[in-house]
Amino acid sequence: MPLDDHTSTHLADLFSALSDPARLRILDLLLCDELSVGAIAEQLNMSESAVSHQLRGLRLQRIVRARKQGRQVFYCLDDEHVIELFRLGLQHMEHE
Amino acid sequence: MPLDDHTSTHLADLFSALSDPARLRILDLLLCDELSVGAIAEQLNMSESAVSHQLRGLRLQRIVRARKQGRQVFYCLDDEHVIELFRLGLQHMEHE
DNA sequence: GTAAAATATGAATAACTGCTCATATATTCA
DNA sequence: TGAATATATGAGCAGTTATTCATATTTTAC
Repeated sequence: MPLDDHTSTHLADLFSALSDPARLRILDLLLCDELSVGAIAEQLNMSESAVSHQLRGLRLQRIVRARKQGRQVFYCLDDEHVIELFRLGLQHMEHE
Repeated sequence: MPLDDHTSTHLADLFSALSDPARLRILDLLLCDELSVGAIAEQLNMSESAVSHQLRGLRLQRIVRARKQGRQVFYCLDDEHVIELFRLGLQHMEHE
């Protein structure tokens, strides 16, 4: 049977999370470390606002998780699916 | 080292190919069969034009391949990377 | 309490996407 | 050759997305 509407929509949402270079770079950093918004912004040369907006989206999709500590907010990955997809895609990029 | 610009861009392009429900349904059909544009359009209740536009994009990214036979054009998958990603994403969708 | 720092949020904008509609191209058949 | 069929393509448009800029919120330090 063909993919139903619901499934294809949600699957598309999953892949959409990985369909932007800035988001991928953010997720790549978070593969290694839990990091604050400011630290991410600095390492990627993005504005803190842009990073915060992206993290909001990723948070709503439960791809990252936030932990508040003082006035900083530390983010880490929160979705194994996405990590696997990310790694698989990256693998393919690397050997070629 | 962080993801460089080139890699993150191309990786994003790869995932973008899978970030739309209509494209996913097309690719899903092509997992089983080589199909003509018209056959795809019929099975998915899409206009032939819409299907053709999507296939064009997928063709340019070398995700599908076209074979012309008479006045029909048959499409099939042409990228193992994407098939793997598609299957992995689908797996995760299915058990949940 | 006030100021500064870290993050979040909303509005506005520019770029991109995916569709439709009209038209072009290519192929078959009479 | 001319009509019909299958697909492709281009323009235009409605919806989405990712950024910037300005402002709000929260926490710390004084």
